[in-house]
Parts: sequence; structure tokens; C-alpha cells
Amino acid sequence: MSKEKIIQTAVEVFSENGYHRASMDEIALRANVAKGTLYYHFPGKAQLFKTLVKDGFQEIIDKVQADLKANLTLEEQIKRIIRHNLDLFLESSRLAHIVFNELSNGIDQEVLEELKKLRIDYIHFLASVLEEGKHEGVLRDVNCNLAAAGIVGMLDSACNYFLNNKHEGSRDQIEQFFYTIITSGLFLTSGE
Amino acid sequence: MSKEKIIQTAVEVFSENGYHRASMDEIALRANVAKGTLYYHFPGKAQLFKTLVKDGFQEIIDKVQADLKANLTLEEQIKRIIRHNLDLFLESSRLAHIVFNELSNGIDQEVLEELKKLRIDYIHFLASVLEEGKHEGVLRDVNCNLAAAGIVGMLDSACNYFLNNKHEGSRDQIEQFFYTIITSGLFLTSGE
Amino acid sequence: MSKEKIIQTAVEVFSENGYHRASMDEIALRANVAKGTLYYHFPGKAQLFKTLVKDGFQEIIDKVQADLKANLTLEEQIKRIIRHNLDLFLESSRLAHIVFNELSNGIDQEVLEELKKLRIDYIHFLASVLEEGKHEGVLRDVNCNLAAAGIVGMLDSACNYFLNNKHEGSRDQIEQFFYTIITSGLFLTSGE
Amino acid sequence: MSKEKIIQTAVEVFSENGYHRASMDEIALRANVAKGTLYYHFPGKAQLFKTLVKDGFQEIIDKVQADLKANLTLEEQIKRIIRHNLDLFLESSRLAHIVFNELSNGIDQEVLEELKKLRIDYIHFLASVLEEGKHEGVLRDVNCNLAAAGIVGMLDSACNYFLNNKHEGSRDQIEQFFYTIITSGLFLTSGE
DNA sequence: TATGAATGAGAATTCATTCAT
DNA sequence: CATGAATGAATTCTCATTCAT
Repeated sequence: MSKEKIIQTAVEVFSENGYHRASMDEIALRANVAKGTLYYHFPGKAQLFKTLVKDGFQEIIDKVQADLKANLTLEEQIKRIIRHNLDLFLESSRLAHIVFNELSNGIDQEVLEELKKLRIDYIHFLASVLEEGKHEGVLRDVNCNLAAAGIVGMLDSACNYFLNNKHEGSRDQIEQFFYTIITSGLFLTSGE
Repeated sequence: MSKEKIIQTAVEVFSENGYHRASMDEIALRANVAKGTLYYHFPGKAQLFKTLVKDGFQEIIDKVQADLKANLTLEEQIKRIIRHNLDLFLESSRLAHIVFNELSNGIDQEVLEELKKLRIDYIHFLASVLEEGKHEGVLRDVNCNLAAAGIVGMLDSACNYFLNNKHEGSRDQIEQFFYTIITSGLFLTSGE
Repeated sequence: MSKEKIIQTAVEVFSENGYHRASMDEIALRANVAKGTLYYHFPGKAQLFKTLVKDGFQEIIDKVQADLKANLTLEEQIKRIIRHNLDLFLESSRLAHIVFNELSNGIDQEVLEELKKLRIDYIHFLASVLEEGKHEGVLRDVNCNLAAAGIVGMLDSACNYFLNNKHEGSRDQIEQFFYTIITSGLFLTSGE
Repeated sequence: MSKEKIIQTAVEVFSENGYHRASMDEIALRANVAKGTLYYHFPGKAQLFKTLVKDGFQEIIDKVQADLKANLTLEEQIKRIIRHNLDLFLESSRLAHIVFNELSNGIDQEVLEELKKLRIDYIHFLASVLEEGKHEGVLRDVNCNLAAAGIVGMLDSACNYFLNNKHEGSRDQIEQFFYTIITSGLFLTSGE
């Protein structure tokens, strides 16, 4: 079915060019469908983009939720979250990047709101996991939403840096690095 | 002089719309100059943007370097870095965001490279401060470049979240929050 | 089909104004299509122009080649070449003029090279006819490429003059005049 | 004086780029004067161009007229004319080319008329020399204006070809070639 | 379902010219 | 004499979207 083909191609094209530079022409061309076909399946560019984003978020949320059911320790839980996010950022680097960073004013207001909601929902979802840790007395008493937003931003930014400077360590080291920083910070002795 | 006016207006317009959505027309209109005047003072959109970015980076680098000369403790140093970055992110939120996140294709390749270099230089500059801490035995033995990239991303992302959800704490709390997370992590006891 | 309409109109507009002064706006306007339609059918101004030129050259080359197959005497052959060139120069005067004379900088380098090649190919094609005459001992031993270039330039320039001073003779006289000059020169007795 | 400098530079810039692509900016830049200075000395681009053209024509007319006074044979006279034209075309190739070929509609109507007049005057001047030959019974009974226009076009076009294909003969050979063609044509025996 | 020709509202950029100094 | 900042009309090109088939 051409709808599937369009979605796959759209992920590629948006990833490579960012939202504004990606063109419906190129998506159609690379998906081997006529331009009109895009508009047969999707109302417009913004809605096509939203579809991809929704799918992407759902995938990671599904993964994390599967983990939650597995009754892991919070430590393991956080390790898994980091891993899933790294998967997302390293595999569809640009797309994740767009969602977390490039949601700018040039998108249909209506669709933009939905996208922002998806992003916040995801942040809140991660925050709820952290909140759990707070109640258990494992985590500091911090604003979990801010912490979740911060973690996502850190992962994104550092992945970006990593992708442009591949020599600076392996994927495993990156994962370990994030786990350490997030759980125990940079200082060898507590800075408080 | 209209060059100054253009720069100020350009910061606003780029901040509000992102790079691709910002139009030279609007900058000219809001700066109350003719479109041609933009091109009299700057070779093009990309170079105008680069000018803003360069200025922005220079401002924060200058601040941090002034601090470095003041012989502060590393703890204080890091606090200051967080504060200066927050200044940048909270005051010219979108602009900083663009620089750290929206440097996508579609900008003059040449200018894009320069912008990326500016960003990496800044990351490396921050990394050098952390490196110092490592030598002094205060910081963990981590990849400082990755850490610096992560910190910047965390600050950016969380500021973004903060700006959209102002009710979740004061500026001072944010600052304290970041300091804690960065230095000591989320866990109450070291996770290693 | 609007592609045909565009080509016809483009010939007119380029002819009237020369390459640089012809505007895509005017072509669109006069072809009764939207500006975007031009770019739907042609990648840009230079390529649209190239299309016209290619068509024009092909037309005349086809005519001359048809003649070649007809086993005419060289005298007749040259008469025909003059006639076909006059057709070209008198009917699409400005366009031919542009091709032979106005291929200046300011056209896409790539397209410019192609245009120059088309022009040189045409010159060489004419030269090959002359070369034949040399082998048959009918023509002087001259550089045929230079001669062909000279003939084309002479025809163009004189046609131009003729078009601006119509009273100075009929089309037939012009044809006869060129034939005489080219074959026998201006002098009544050989000047050597 | 900067007026002289401007004229010299303008010849270069117009030669390199053609009339429409040559910009007042570049002329000012390369003449090391401010843009305003151009407009201090010349009313506008078209008039600046006209000045160069007038100067160029005057130079060659002066040379030919000096020859005329020297009581040369017509053969020698024509040889000289060819030589002077070659000087013009080979030395300021593009400029001569512009004058003879690129006088298009995009120039101030008023100035354009003057330029066309200069060109026609030059053609008529050459024609008058040929006319003389006709009266002396040395030349064929042809339309001398058309012949003069044709000669100039042939010289220009062939020079152009020559400049792009330098290997095909020396300057002296070119001169001899033109002399032969113009006086005696391509055929070894009269083609009438 | 799917097509692709056609659209038209922008967007960036160029450049001859003006004018206050 | 000379300047150079400022202008704005004109120009090329992009691209999301529409619609008849």
C-alpha cells in the first residue's frame, strides 16, 4: 500500500532536512508516488508529519511501558529509559531532534498544538516514572517534569554531539556515561 | 545607525520564528528599513544570522572567561556557567535554541559550517572548564565534551519546558535544581 | 498543452528583449500560465532558453542535412545553407542573434557550456560541408571552421542591418549578394 | 582624476560581463571609487556605456581616416581596415561584441538610439570606403552598406571563434584569411 | 485509489539610483 | 569633487496545495 511507503519515506526526508526544508515533492519522488497521492492519504504536510511523530512516540512509550510491567528496579528502569531514548535519538536522530527541538511557529497552529501536547505527554510520562522513584525515597526531591525535560534534552544534545564526533567513545560507554551523570552527577563527592 | 537596528530586530524575528520561517521581509519591515538595506549591511540571510549567533556566543564566553579570572572554586564556577547559560536561554530562548538545535540543512553550507564550529567551540570551551575540575580530582573521569554537550542540551530543553510552564518554580529554584542534578545526579545515594 | 505555449511565447519574449532582459514573469503573463507553471515544465530560465536554442539549431541542421542527401552540387549546397540561415535570422532574428552573440556570462555556467557547445557544433557542421568542397578542389585551402564562423557572423550582422533598413533591397537580392560575396569575394579580379 | 579611472575600469567590466550583467557596484569597487562618484561623473549606467563606445569608435575611425589620407591602394586600404578591426575585436573583444551585437532593448531608449546611430555611422563610414572602390571599378557592384555590415559581423564572429580556439592559426594567418575571403571569396574559380 | 499538470502566494536576492553630507 | 548609506522595484525561484481525470 502506498500509504505505508509514504510514511517510511517521510521519516527519511524529514530526518534529513528538518521540517521546513523537507518538501512534499521530494517525499513523493522518493516514495515513488505522485504528489497528488500524498494529499489523497494525508490532509497536508503538517498532518503527515504529525502522523510520524505520533508513531514514534507511541513506539518508545510502548517499550517503556512494557518494561514497567516487568517489575524492574528503578535503577534498571532508568537504564532502560536511557537505552530506549538512545535508540530513538541514534536511529532516527534528526526526527527525534525535530520533535524535541524544531517545533516552531511555522507549522499549522492546530497541528503544532497537538505536537506540543504529544511532546509534553511524553515528558510527563517519563516524569511519572521518576515520581515513583521519589515516593520510594530513591530519588531526590526535585521537580520531576523539569528533570524529565532536562534528561531528554541532555540525551538529544549529547547524541547529536556523539553522532558528529563518533571517535569519542562507543555506544555502551555513552549509555554508561548517561546513567552515571543522571543518577550521580559529575562530582565525586556530593556537592551539597 | 540602521545596522544596529537590523541586528536587534533580527534577533527578535529569528527567535520568534526559527531560521527558515523568519523572512527578510519581516525583519526589514519591523526594523523600519528597506529590504535592500539588509543586503547593504549583510551579504544574505545566513550571514546575518551568523552575526547574531557569533555575538551571542561571544557574550556568554566573555562572561564565563571573566569568571575564570576571578579564581573561583569549581563549584562556584559551575554555578556561574549555569547562570550565564540560563540567562542566554531564558532571555533569547528561541535564538539559543536555534543555535543549539536548529542548525539544519538549508543554510548556506559555508555559513552552516561556521555556525557548527562556533557551537562546537563553545562546547569545547565549557569542556575545558570541566577538564580542569577532573585534574583537580573534583570531577568524575568522564568524557568532558560529551558532558558539556549534555549540560547545554539539558539546560536548553528544561528552559524550554520551564518557559512553557512558568508555574513550576522560580528562576532561583531552576538554577539550584540544575546545580544539584549536574553535580550530584538524581539519586540520593551514588548509583554505582 | 501549456508546455508548447510556453515555448512559443518564450521564443517571442527572448527575441524581443534578449536573454537578460526577458523576464519569466512576462513569459508567464503572455503565455497565460502561472509563474509556477514555467518551473513545473522547466528547471529554470537558463534551461528554458536552452530548449529553444536546441530546437532552433535542430531545425536548421535538419534542413541542411536533408539537402545533403539530395546530392546537390556544392554551389547549390552553399546557396541552400545561406537560404536556411537567412530563414533563421530573418524569422527569429533576435533569437538567432542571442545564440550567436549574446551567450555571455550570467547564464548558469553549466547551461552556458551546453549552449556554446551547440553553437560550436553547428559551426563545425557547416565547416564539414565546406571541407567537402575543399577535398573536391572547389574551395580555397582555408581554415573551414574560421570560414564557417565568419559566414554565420556575416549573415547575422548583415541581416540585422537589413532588418533595420528594409529599403536597401529585397530578400532575393540579399541572398544573391551573400552568395556572390562568399563564393567570389568583393573584388572583380582575384586579389591575390 | 577618477573619471579616467572609471572609464578604464568600465571598459574592463562591461567587456567581462556584457552590458546587463555588468554592475555599477563592481565598476565602483574595481575603480576604487565610491558608488556615488560614478553618478557624479555620469548621469547613469547607459550614458557611461555610451561614453566608452563613442571613444572606441572614434579611435578606430581616426586610424582608418589617417590611412585614407596616406593615399594607399584600395587593397592596402582594406587590409588596414581589417587590421584595425581585428585590433578592436581581439583587444577589447567583448566590448566590441557588445556594441555590435548586444544593443538590446533594455537600455534607455534615448541612449540606445544614440548607440545604434554610432554603430550605423561606423558601418556607413566603412561603406563609403568600399563605395570609393566601386567607383574606381575595383569592386563589384554590391550594396556597400550591406557589405560593410557583413564584413564587420564576419570579423566579429570569426574573432570570437578564434579567441575560443586559439590553436587554429596565428594572428597573421587570420588577417590574411579575412583579406582573401573578403576580396576573392571561397571559390577557386568565380562562382557566377 | 491514484495521478500530475497547474497554481499563486511568498521568499531571497540584485542593482541602478538618490541624497545628505 | 566625492562619498556611502539607504532605497525599492524588479527578478528568479520554491513549494504546499488544488483539481479534473
